[in-house]
Amino acid sequence: MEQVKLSQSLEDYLEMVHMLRLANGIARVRDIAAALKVKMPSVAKAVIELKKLGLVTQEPYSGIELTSEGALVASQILNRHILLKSFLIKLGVSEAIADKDACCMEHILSAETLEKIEDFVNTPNESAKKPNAAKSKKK
Amino acid sequence: MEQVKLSQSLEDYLEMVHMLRLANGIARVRDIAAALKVKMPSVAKAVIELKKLGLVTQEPYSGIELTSEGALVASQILNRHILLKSFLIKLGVSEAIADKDACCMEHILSAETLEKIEDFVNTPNESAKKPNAAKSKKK
DNA sequence: TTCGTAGATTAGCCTTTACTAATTAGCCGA
DNA sequence: TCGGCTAATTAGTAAAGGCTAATCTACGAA
Repeated sequence: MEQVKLSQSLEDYLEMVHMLRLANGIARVRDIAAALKVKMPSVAKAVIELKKLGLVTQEPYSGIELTSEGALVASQILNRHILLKSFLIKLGVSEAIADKDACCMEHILSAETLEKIEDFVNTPNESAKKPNAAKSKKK
Repeated sequence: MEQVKLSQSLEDYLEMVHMLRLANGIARVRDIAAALKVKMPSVAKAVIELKKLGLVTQEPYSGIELTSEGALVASQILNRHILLKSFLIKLGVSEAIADKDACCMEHILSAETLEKIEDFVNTPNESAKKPNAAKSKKK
């Protein structure tokens, strides 16, 4: 399991391929560009890189597919995104901002921080504190 | 009040100038490079940019000084860093990782998210919840 | 005073990642 | 079938930010 080390930018592209396939069944260059607010040639170039890394495949002039490894990596990123968004919303951040900030945070946080955030999100709202006295029972 | 828009990298350099001056009284290229784990020419290039932006001054071959605006911006960044580090520590993250992750987060989070994080940090540990019933303090 | 060295700087290169402009491929309607 | 449009690609440019190598400056020791 050689974890591929992706740049933030490539992580964004890969994640978007995954999201568009979930939403529309197909990930096209046009839609990736629109969603990420870049131009199509930027997407094309990123797709070439992701192909080199074995994370996506593509028939010329058609939609982008994920390899099994690509699907794995993409869903890890997407899960981080979802976790972070819930986290920010739990802190009181508005949905739109939570989505935007989750999108930046998902690329940079260490595993340890992500774990702690997960603990926080999974803690019932009432007793969200006391990391030491915590897990006895939900009252 | 024209907020200068700095890249993450330049924010890091400016913040480090400030930190080294607080710690040692002087910010030298050598020490900035060591602290940020880059080589000296990278620092020199960044300092040129910060000079162009009117945030630092420097006598040739000597330490880097902050202009008043540079000091203002630098302390804003440092404050964000301190806030985020406390926040992560409150979540249970270890100090070293909190410091490292705060360093990334400080450049990307929106004002709204920073506000909510500040609220969270300032909330006593026992009743850290209920964002609606919580406080009526106007900032 | 002179020299050696550490720190600072300059020059030039490389990678990443975006862009515009121009070209190519696929497809639909007349 | 033939245009013509849209999507995709290719080619070439630019900026950011890092690096190495080479050079310059300042300063302390001999």
